[in-house]
Amino acid sequence: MSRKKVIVKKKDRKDKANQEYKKHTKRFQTVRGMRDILPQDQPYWQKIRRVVEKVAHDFNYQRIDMPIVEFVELFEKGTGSTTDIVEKEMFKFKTRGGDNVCLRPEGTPSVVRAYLQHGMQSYSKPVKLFYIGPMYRYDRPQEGRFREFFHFGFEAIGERDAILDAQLIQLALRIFKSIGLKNISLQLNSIGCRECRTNYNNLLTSYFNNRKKALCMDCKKRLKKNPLRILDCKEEKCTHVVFQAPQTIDHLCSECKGHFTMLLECLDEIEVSYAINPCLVRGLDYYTKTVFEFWPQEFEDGAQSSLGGGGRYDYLVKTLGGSDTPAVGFACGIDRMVLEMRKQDTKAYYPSSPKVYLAQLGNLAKKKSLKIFEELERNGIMVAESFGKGNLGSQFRQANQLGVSIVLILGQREALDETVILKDMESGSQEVVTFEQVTKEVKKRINKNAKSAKRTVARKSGRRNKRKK
RNA sequence: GCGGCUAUAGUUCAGUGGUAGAACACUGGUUUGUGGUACCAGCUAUGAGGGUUCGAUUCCCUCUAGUCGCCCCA
Repeated sequence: MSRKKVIVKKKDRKDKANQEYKKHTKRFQTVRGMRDILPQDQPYWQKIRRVVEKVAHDFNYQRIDMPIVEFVELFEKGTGSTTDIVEKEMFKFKTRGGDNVCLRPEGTPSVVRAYLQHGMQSYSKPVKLFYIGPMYRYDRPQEGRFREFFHFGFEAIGERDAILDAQLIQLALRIFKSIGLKNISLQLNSIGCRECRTNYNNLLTSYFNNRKKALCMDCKKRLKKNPLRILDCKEEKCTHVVFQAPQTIDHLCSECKGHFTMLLECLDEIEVSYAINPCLVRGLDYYTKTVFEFWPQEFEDGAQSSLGGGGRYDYLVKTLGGSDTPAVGFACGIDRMVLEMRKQDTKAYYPSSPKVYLAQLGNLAKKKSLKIFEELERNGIMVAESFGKGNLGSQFRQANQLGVSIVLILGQREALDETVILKDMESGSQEVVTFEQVTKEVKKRINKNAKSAKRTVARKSGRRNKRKK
């Protein structure tokens, strides 16, 4: 009875203390739409980063990192002041000095800014640059859409030839392939240059004006602001009207037509399949001629979530204060690619894990183990440990979980003798070696184990099957 | 920016207008120098704020966050 009372009292006191604690401590969490990329997610991210860097290198693109904060004006002029991104999705703020700045919503204008600011006009053309980094848009989060998300992007500045468009697509597909993503469909269209666009716009406006009643509310607004955007409206009633609307590719000037034809021929040459999508117009103002997107196949009908996209932007450099310089580029959403990798069960990148565990017991041994660790690490041997732990049992348990093949035991006796016990986890046999011999002996065993592991793969799987039975 | 759904332990889920459960994970222990299994013990939760009620984790409202659809995009 009395013991029970004491326990209850203790618990009560604890609960009270907990409540007090909670009252006075706020538990922080991430800002809306922002997230942590946890250790268990990293293999996917790492895989993408590695592939991007490798492919960039192979295609002679050089890395550039731009600041996350830029002047608002850069995107107003570059991305376009009527785009949704600039109009309502930017993280804008004023610095103490009074500058109007924002967190970048995309990379292309920054790259062009850097190109101009650092006199890359004088480099031999085309200037090939790539970047990887976070972008920010104040949008409502949902699957595959975050307020902080990551892009990698490639830009080739200073070349008009359509073969560059083709090469860039080839590069992008190479990345998808190396990552292991399958069934990526290439959606392709040409929206022409300024001249064909003006003509086409007039044509389109009159077409839709005659069918105004059949359009949704948003599209009625778009009709005045940017009739091109009606083409990729997903409202059912609009799609009926769009179905018979004049298409951009039928109204290109001869130069743009030639450019598009050349692109298609190049793609045929490298046996890339594509879907010409007359409704693909893209939401950024700077695009000209070629536009394209990469869709995971299951989204083809709805196209809610493209993995990446890009196109030609022949006027952007001039718009941002440079000389008349054609360019082409694309960007992909890393977050969405990771999502797609998960869906497709694609292999991620797992770095090698330690094969050796260093267990210690007693004060002197604990201190000495730092030295042994350093010695092994310097010789390229990865060592797992838990120096904070006191007993051997839990250290062995951990060694097991990690699946190491060798455990080194350093106790009081060994520390005094300057020796270490080397235990083979599979056979359970152990022997004593001196400090000087440790590296050599460990190396020998790791190599041996690696070899025998290769040899016994077949046998092991056989054993596993037997166990199941 | 608009609409629907959701919020319980580190994770996955139970449950109730009257004391919140499990599994996995984690920590420790089962002769203070040795293993995966087993057993024992411990740790940890009703998102925040109001209202109804004798009493709310449960019912209602607001906020916050997540999720899905629209929109937009990558």
